[in-house]
Amino acid sequence: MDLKDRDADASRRIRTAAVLLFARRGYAATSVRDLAREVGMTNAGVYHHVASKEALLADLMRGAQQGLIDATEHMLRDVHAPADRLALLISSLTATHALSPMTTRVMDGELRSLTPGSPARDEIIALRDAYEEHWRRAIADGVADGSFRIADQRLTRLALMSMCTGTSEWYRPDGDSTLEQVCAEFVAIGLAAVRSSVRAAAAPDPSLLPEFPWEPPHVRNDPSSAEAGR
Amino acid sequence: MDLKDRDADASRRIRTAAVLLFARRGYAATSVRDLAREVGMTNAGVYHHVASKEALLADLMRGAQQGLIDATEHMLRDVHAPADRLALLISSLTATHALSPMTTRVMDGELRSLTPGSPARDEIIALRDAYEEHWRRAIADGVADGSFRIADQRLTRLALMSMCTGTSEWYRPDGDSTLEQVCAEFVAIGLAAVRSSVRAAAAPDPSLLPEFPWEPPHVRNDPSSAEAGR
DNA sequence: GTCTATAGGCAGATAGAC
DNA sequence: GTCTATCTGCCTATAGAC
Repeated sequence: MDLKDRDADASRRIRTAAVLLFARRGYAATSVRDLAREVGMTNAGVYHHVASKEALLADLMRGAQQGLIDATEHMLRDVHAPADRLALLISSLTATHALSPMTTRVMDGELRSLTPGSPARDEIIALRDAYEEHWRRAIADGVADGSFRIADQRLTRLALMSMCTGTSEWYRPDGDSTLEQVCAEFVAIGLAAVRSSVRAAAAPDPSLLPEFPWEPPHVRNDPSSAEAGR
Repeated sequence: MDLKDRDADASRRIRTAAVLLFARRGYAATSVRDLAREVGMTNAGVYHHVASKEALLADLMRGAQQGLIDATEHMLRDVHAPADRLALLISSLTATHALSPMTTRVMDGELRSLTPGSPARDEIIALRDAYEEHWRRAIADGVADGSFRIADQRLTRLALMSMCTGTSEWYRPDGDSTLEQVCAEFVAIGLAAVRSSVRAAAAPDPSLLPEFPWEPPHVRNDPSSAEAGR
């Protein structure tokens, strides 16, 4: 291994430690010194490989989003029927979250840690939106050609995407379910969701729900939440 | 307003500010000074009302979990058919996340910020498990009496719970969908999920999924994740 | 009940030796 | 490429005045 390879290896080991610690403790609760200890360096040594802690986070998130987009577009290339495309979106998002839980937890949950208005943050939001557009189109196409019957396309998309991304919180490769079982089950739920006609079902009486005396009022155009209104 | 009321009011305003900031920035990224500024005090003033920053978080999380349990058990009292009980669990969890998004985000996402092994953390985990047991039983009962046809009860439960909890990330009271529409749609998806027989659906070829060079290997019995294996 | 002041520690980041 | 040493600043929490 020559010098360049050793450098690349150190950089990769730093990123591995970073994604693990960021996913477990959160970005804000992880110090550069924690990171350095994990890879056997001092904190100054880490700064030879990364410009800043925030740039490291942005790199990881950009790479994760871009990797997901690339893999998705590659898999969708020769699949045309909306139901097949939706099934593929469900199984690939689920499997990515099952197989790369640390990376996807950081990707899904640390957007708030990037400085508002920074170019890196805006770029990552654009990538996320580009990915979601694949879901939007698959569902809209299925409705347009009559293969899906859906009351609200946006709600259906948000429900199914949450189902898939939640996988990173509980899936274990040595657990009770194989990846194949999870994907099959989630695809079945997704396809059932887009074929089902709306059933009568009332929302619960709000007065029966818990009320928390500290819950703040809703704020319009919440600037802290990039998830708003997608 | 007498002195006791003023004290109670200050305590409530601190909790409101705390849940807002903890939900937006995360617990670790929120300082006691941020909190104090939000309620018009100095940081020392806050410590008259809370024992510590972590005790404040534990109080909020315990109250959120307990409120959810209480409301759920109250609503379930006179509902017996498994499909009706599942529909109620779906719509109440969804509505709680829609109406109390800040509290539920903290409840769902800040368990990792409580000191491992602390009594407060163990207590909150026990509350969460007690809540999940209602889902487990509703699904098991439906399978037992033949009203549900499900390939894997655990997967179905995890999928539907993720769908419901995800609501806190995107729902806005002045947005495109009313609370009633969201609950109706999600109940429809949930009931479709438990009545559908398994369809053939293959998981994607893992070699086609993105691979992240920094993604750490899976660790058995990950002690940092209380979500494991539930 | 809220303040000022401060203790004691850890944060992100940099300088310069080797 | 990694180190030691350090700068500067913010952190949680407490002491004690009013």
